[in-house]
Amino acid sequence: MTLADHAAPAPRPGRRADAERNRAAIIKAAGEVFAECGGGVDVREIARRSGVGMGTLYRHFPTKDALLVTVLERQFDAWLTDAYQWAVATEDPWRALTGFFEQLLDTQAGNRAVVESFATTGGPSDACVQRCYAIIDELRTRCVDAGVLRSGVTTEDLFLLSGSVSQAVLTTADSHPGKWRRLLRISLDGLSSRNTEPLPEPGVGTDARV
Amino acid sequence: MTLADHAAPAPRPGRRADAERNRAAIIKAAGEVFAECGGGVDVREIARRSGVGMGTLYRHFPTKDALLVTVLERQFDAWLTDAYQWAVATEDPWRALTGFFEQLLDTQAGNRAVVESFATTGGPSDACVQRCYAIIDELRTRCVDAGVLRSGVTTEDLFLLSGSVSQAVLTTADSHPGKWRRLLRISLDGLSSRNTEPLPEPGVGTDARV
DNA sequence: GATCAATCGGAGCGACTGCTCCGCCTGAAG
DNA sequence: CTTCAGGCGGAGCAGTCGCTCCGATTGATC
Repeated sequence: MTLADHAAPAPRPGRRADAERNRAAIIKAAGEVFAECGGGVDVREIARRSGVGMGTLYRHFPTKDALLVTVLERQFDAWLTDAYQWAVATEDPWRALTGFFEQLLDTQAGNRAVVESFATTGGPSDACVQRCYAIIDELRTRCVDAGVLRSGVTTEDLFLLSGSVSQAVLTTADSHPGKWRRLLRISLDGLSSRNTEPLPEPGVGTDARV
Repeated sequence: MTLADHAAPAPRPGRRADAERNRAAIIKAAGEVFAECGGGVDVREIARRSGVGMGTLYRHFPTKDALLVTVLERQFDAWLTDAYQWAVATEDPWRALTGFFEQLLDTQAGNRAVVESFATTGGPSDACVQRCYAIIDELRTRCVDAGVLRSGVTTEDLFLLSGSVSQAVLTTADSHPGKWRRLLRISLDGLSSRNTEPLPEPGVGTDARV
């Protein structure tokens, strides 16, 4: 997997060589196992797959959840970076935005734990979510300036949209791989400025706000 | 596993009065508890809430999953019927379709277990899903005949769309209730016949980004 | 009221899982 | 090589959860 190259961990000084090796093995194995089985897997499976004992695993990560967050953060951050770099290199603002989402969802397609994290905690981690928000906001602003985005669409709308489609990505992964692209396209087309009706305000008002 | 294994029969004749009362109490309590906490709750909590012992609960339902399916089926079926009756009474095909989805999602909003069921097993039960499919297909056909629906949109697309937005309904329920309506509107507007670009076919490669 | 089969309740069993404890091992410093 | 602190492994602890077992109870029938 190419995403491993992206962010090198911070090798703490004064740690023994075998400890460093084991830590890397744990992160790698956990990444695979969580992606396959979701965050609910038995920790023993991760220990087994990384060729390490339970004691070793729990010295490096105080808790199963800490390991999960570490792994999720790394993976998602790498994808985010890839998709973002592609998007900034794309001139057409609309294609940059839509392509960003498609690329991001594409990489998530096979990762149970990442998709789960959107449903349960709203994202892999607060830091990831904030970074994602910042990127989406940049791409959104470009679209707004170009006048191709429906008025009233917020960054939060876009983030939520991505999270909800990611659910469909996972549920159709086995039976109909790729079918989620239709959903994404439909939703994204609803974001086009050709849709002029105002979006409903979550408050109480029934009125139009543009 | 066929539906018959899960579906609990209607009030059987020769059952004692207290047994019938307990059965009803179990279903009622289970409906509330599953809705609040999701399908992962401890069965003991359901027994407690319904004022019944574990033995009683397990005489009426062979398995926790059977109870869950029974409850989910009842609830979802009721909502489906309501939303459908509203839709058939609505003349405008587009409003019938969009209103149907909004109404259905609205009732699901507070029910963890039902939303979960879409993410895990694709729906409350096979029978429910089929019935839902049939209804959606009818509403879809009306829209197609009226020429208001984007060409190429399948019943499956609509079902998947509903399931994915339902996820957003749950994740935003606590923090931003009602925000999902914006998402739904966006997605539904992408279904309008004013969007003329063909939808990507699954099975073919990923040239959709252009 | 007497009878008894259907029903009830909840302690407890077995399986699973996150995490810890502790005796053994080993990399690296002198 | 010797030394030993830091690292290692995995058996086991404690808590949870689905489900069962069986003695006590109770509704229906006569």
